[in-house]
Amino acid sequence: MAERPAREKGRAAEELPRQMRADARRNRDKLVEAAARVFAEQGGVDASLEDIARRAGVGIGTLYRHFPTREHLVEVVYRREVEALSRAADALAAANPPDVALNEWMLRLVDYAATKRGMANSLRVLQDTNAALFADTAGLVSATLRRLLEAAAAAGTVRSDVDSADVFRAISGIFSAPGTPDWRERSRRLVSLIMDGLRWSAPGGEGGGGKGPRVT
Amino acid sequence: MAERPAREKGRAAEELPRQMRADARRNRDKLVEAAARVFAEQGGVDASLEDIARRAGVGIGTLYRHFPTREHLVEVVYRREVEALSRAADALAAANPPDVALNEWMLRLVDYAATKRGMANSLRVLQDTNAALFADTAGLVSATLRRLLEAAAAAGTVRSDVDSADVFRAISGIFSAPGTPDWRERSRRLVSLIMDGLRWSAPGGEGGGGKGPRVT
DNA sequence: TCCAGAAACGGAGGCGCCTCCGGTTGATGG
DNA sequence: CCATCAACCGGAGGCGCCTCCGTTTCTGGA
Repeated sequence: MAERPAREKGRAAEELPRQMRADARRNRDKLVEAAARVFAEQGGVDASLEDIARRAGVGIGTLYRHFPTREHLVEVVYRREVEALSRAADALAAANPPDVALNEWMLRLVDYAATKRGMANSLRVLQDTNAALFADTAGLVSATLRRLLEAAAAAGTVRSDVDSADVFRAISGIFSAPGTPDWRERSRRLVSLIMDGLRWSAPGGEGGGGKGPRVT
Repeated sequence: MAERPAREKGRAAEELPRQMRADARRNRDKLVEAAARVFAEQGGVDASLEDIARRAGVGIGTLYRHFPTREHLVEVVYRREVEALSRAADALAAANPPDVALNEWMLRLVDYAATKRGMANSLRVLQDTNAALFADTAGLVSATLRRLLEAAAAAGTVRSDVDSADVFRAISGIFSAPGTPDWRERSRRLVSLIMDGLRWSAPGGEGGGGKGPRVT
């Protein structure tokens, strides 16, 4: 993939529409906000668009003007969610030791997986329609993970002989079967398991600094 | 595939429900009839179930009692259509010379293809749900075609060096892109083209009996 | 500051889906 | 032939989708 053009990193659609009336932008934001909330709450169920409009305090007509189809709305929410996830990594990295930041971030990833359920059907449609969307977001997530992982490895609190793709494969178990009631708890345990594995045999890890056997 | 049990050939679901109240069966039949009509008319569009109930002269509740989902209804109509197609072959064979019967039957197949459009979406769902349905019907259609073809070959009005699978592949062009306005005309031309090909170089074909070159 | 017109709002209304339940009707035993 | 009642009917009603258009609000220029 070649270098991107000058514009900021991702989030192009968010600010391109040059002149948008202030009220229009306000309503649009309210809608996205409400939609994110609703999708997160009602896992799996295709939420009612009228409900989203209602919660946003906006008429249904306004929703349809901004987002002609359900998929348009889902796409924006999805992008936003992924970008928030990426931005959260920076904040976490600034406020915590690198291994703690990594751990916290993976927990956020669990929450994000839950949100995704509310958009499941529409996301499936989008896969056929808009492959680029998924290429973008998947790239962003994996890049973020890599960033955190390398920082922690550099600090010596996490082993350095694994790469981010492996770690991602390991945690991707959280995306499966997110229907069961104890799913969240199980996912958090999975994350902690992985963190232990990452700290093990790291030079200065708190979980058993340097004393683990080198895993082949 | 092993021999079937004693019951008549196909159409099991049609008469199994031992005691069905007469009015219930009447309404069921009316619904299937109306549905077939509506599916045939409104190609591609998922027809309104309320419209079907209306045309059948029954309440919407009655429709839903007999057919809990749209797919249930589509399945019954689809089966009925295919079986009618097979039965028509017998009638045509009894009333016409074998090659004429074959020709007429392929034209019926064109009409049937048109009907199928009205059920397109639901059929797609059924493919994931009920693979057996398609195995049955595909088998029935191909068996019918073989029957007609062999009779015509035996009578010497159609060449005998092609098998039914090839012929089916040839006419299956009619199932593609049935959206264009001249689709029907084009399909009929396709059928006539194939018939000419089949009559060509047949011992006693009327289209040029026996004088064609042997096609490799 | 004010005004005109463009832009956006929002909800009524038409339609379809599906459920639920009071009323009706056909089958059955007497 | 009649009474009984399970089975069946039908459509009202609640909800969601989506469109259309009269009304309101913003914005840039005078």
